[in-house]
Amino acid sequence: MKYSRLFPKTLKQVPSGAESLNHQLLVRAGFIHQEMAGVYTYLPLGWKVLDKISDIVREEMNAIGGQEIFMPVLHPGENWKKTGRFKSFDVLYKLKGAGDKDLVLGPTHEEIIYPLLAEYINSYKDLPLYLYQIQTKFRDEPRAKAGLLRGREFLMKDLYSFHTDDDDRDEYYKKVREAYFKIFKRIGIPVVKTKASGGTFSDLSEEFQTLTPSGEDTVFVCSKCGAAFNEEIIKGKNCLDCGGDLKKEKAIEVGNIFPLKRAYAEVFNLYFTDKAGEKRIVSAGCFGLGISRTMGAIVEVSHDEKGIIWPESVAPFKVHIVGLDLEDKTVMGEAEKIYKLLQVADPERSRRTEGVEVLFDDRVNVSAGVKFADADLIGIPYRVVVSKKTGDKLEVKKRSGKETMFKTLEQLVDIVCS
RNA sequence: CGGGGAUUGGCGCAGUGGUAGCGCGCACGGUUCGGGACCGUGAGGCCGGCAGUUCAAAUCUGCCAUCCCCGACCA
Repeated sequence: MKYSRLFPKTLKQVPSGAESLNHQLLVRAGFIHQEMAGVYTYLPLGWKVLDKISDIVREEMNAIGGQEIFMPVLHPGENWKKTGRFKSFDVLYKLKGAGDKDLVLGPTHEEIIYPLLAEYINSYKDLPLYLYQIQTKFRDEPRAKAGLLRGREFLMKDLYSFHTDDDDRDEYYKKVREAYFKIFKRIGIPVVKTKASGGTFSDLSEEFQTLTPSGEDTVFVCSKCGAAFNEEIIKGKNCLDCGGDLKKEKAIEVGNIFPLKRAYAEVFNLYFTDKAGEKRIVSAGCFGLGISRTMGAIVEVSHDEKGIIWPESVAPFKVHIVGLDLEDKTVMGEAEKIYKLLQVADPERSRRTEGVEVLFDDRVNVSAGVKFADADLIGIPYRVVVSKKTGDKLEVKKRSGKETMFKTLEQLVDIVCS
């Protein structure tokens, strides 16, 4: 992608109203645009990041047998009345459809997937089954805040698992837990797993929390055994596992996993026939992961005073070519050549590319300082400077590091493709 | 939902009663050219909305809306 064509350009100043760090940096760098409190447009750079996070999540969900589906945003109010959540789910967006019909904008999808499964699950042979989706959720939060960390409309992955019994469900629960650790490791942000109350939804649950002072959750981490707990289940000053001292930390909840109670299966008649021919209730688990919130969390934990530092796995581009002296036709030609050669495949035409994704700052008559500042702000992992000074070796700098390396084009390709 | 702050060109801001100004950005011309360069010229705003006070309102009063922060809430 040529920067001269990229929409939109960076902003020098922080728009008023953007107080949280992720909001400020993402808006200034041109990744998102706020439409109203808690609602954002994802601009080209932001959408690419969201897409990369989604793909990592997808791969790990598929690896544990998940099958991707896509459920509706618009739900029949009827289903929510059946579970009682039409009244009790207090951040529910309700609207009226044709014929004065009650409708709901989905904040979660039990009310869709249970009736769906009830129609198809008959035998123990149909189980277990793992279905997930990556979908926009709507929650009418009394106070949306902190940029992408707490929106009213946000992107979330939700996985629902269905089993013949609780033991099988608990086995799968452990697999999902491991998959979550892999996901956050690949994405490049540290997480701790905390024990949490399950609310009315579940007897217990576990959350994946990114520790950072800007988080809105409070968690307690044991200094002895490393176990972590959410505030609501902590009774005293000591670890529930080993009795060690607890340290209070702020954190962002990026994932949440639950073994579900039977209530929904009962309401929607989700039963199966076992080997003995007996009718039995289905056991289920529910596993959420906030995709857009994770994007905000990455920025909160990975930045410096100049801008964002994207982990390689989710960066919108891998290489940022900063072209200087581009008024000189020779230099421009050289920069173009490097730009094309880096792209083994053509990432501008294919969404899933095998080539190196490159952003080329091809602006003419823009000062070096402006280009460097923009590169710092946008936060792409590798910066390659092409200028009159460029000889056989390219000037390469990692966004996350300080020292400048000098590499041939082949060496650079090796580095960024590894 | 309680408390506080804010709302003025695209963005950031100043403007305490006499029908709007600065910086950035933008356009054009010129000089610059490795860390957000400079000079000149120019375009761009019925000051969040409604109602009121006044000869006169961005400015005073009332109501409303929106955004941000603190808290409550967060299946």
